[in-house]
Amino acid sequence: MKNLTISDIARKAGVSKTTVSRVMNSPEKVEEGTRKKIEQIMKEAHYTPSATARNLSKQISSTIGVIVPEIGNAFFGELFKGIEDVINKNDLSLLYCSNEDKAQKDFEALDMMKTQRVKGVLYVPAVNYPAVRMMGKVQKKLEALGCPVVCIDRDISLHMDTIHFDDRKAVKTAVLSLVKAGHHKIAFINGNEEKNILAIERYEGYREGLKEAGISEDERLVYQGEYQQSYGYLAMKELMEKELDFTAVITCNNSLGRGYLQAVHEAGRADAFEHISLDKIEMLDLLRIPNNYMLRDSYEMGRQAAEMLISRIAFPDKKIRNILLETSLVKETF
Amino acid sequence: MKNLTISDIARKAGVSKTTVSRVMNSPEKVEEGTRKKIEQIMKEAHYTPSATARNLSKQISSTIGVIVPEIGNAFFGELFKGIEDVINKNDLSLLYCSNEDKAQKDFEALDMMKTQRVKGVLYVPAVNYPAVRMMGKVQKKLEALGCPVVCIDRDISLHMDTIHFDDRKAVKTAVLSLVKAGHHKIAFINGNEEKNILAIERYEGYREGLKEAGISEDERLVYQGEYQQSYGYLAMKELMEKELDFTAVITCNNSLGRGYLQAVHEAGRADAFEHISLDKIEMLDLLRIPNNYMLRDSYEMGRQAAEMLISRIAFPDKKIRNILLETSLVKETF
DNA sequence: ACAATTAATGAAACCGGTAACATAAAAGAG
DNA sequence: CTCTTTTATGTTACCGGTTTCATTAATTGT
Repeated sequence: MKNLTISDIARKAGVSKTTVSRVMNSPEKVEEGTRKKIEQIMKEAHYTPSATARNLSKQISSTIGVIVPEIGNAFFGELFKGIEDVINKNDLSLLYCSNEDKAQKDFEALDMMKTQRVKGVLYVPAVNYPAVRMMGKVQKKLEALGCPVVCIDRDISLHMDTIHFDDRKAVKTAVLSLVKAGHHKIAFINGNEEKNILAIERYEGYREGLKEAGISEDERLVYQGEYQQSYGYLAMKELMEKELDFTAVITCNNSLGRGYLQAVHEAGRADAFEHISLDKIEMLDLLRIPNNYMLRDSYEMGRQAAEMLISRIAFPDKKIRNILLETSLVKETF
Repeated sequence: MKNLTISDIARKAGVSKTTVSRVMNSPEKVEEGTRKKIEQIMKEAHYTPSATARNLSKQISSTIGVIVPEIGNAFFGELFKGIEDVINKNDLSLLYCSNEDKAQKDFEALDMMKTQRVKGVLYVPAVNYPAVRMMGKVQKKLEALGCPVVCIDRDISLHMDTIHFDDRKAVKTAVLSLVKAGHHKIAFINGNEEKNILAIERYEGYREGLKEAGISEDERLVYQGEYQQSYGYLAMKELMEKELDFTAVITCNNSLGRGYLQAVHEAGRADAFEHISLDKIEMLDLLRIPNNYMLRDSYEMGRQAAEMLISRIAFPDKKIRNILLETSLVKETF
């Protein structure tokens, strides 16, 4: 069925389209009889005004853009849910785009958001920018975007609204907790610090923790590569093969944590090491597998990010905010 | 930075906006010198045409709407990924809306899609329609939508493009596989058949399987409630408490499967039953926990659904298609 | 060399809404 | 009973693009 226009409704009702428009936007300015009649006709015809036309006319937009690495990862799934809840509450629509953690895709996503003239963007940058080198391009794209942007989870060192976790502190907490439990040889599986500012923060946290505990770093226990399950698996496998006498492992996100689990279960050494992961790993609690993790509540992060964006849209000149969320150590034993 | 318009570019270039428009849409109709100059200016100014204006003018849209119950569930996460890949390949945008498996949300989502004048909708209906009663309303909304819709995973008995798995056969296969392995008392945890056509199909599959195996149904072994982990947990717990002498369990989706696992692990009876789940349950393979499931490849379903939609948009009068995807039994032992 | 084509560009209308301004009728003031 | 104000509605221009049609200049044919 073809979509009716405001003119169609106006014709049916024998009024001008201005009157119809008023019924939708300021009904109190329309005489009750006329209004009821028009409303009736709109309902019967299943009329819905075109957001496209309205947006063009009002020079506004009713959609918020979201750029995330991938929705499959539970961490981002929860983040997205937090965003969605706020967006829905504010009668906005969600334009979704993933960047697959690739700079190229990231650029395309930003272009798309610009083309679509979204009201604002919630942006989790691709992690694997060859650091500083590409920042200029990102910065230009963000400026050209012409709408507020909130940067989520990953710091790209630009002066803008941001929200992320205190990962340095999280890793430090993890280290100290392990030390307190008697571990002195703690392996560390992380993302690649050359590509990724978050990885640098986390590594800093690891070193700070060791330092505070008076333990000297053993380079052989530090693995930094891709933030992927496959890398976590390989790293842990290699660590075990080398028979270094470590007794605990920290993995820096849930993917690496899964890789760790894959490796130790394959080797039949599931109970050989103490393990703390950043992010909860799904299913373990159900299976009553003991696990410790630094809880990073990404639903909450999504919620706060979306609210920050909406507030920024309402008050464009408000002072820039940088929210740092705390993490907490969760120990699950059964 | 404010967004420039086509008129701004035209002014800078000293041409009419028609010419600028032509540079974007049919560059061969513009003299090379002029074209290069305009392109240069567009680039320098970071000009991107407004999709809003273009869509209104061309009476088309470049976005596809997606309505799914929730993105958090891995099954839909994969489905969504399949959709996304096809959408991106076709230079379309994705408008996302979840219905949380609630009829009310579902209606709102459809309204939103209509307001946004999307090009087409990929639609996973909320399961919990009080069956036939609300179908009329859904049907009307779909008709009023004014764009092609592909119905995914859940049959709402309307004459339209659909794609779903052969769940009846899947459950039957599961039953027969268990019987072959020597099980005669097979518990069955399903969604609520009063609310859900899929649940009916699955129950049918269960009964057909039993019948073919010459086993009479034991009503005490059949649990039908919500498609949620919590229900799976409760059902399995009750089954164990009643000490009915069943030896195998079929759960009808991954949530129910997780609930089953929760219950048996809590009771310390993880190895007491044979279990086949519809859908793969994440993590089990990594942890080398034996598990059998009917693989329903939702990524592939998403991909095919999106392609079907795009094809429908291209050829509106093409014959309606109803794709039935096969499932396969996967046995993972370690 | 002049009519007929073709190529390059512009003017104006349109898409479906909104909004500023105009107008006419009804209501209130004196 | 006239004059001002208010109320209800319509006219018209505009948002930023696209598209049809017109116009002018350049090219071709003979």
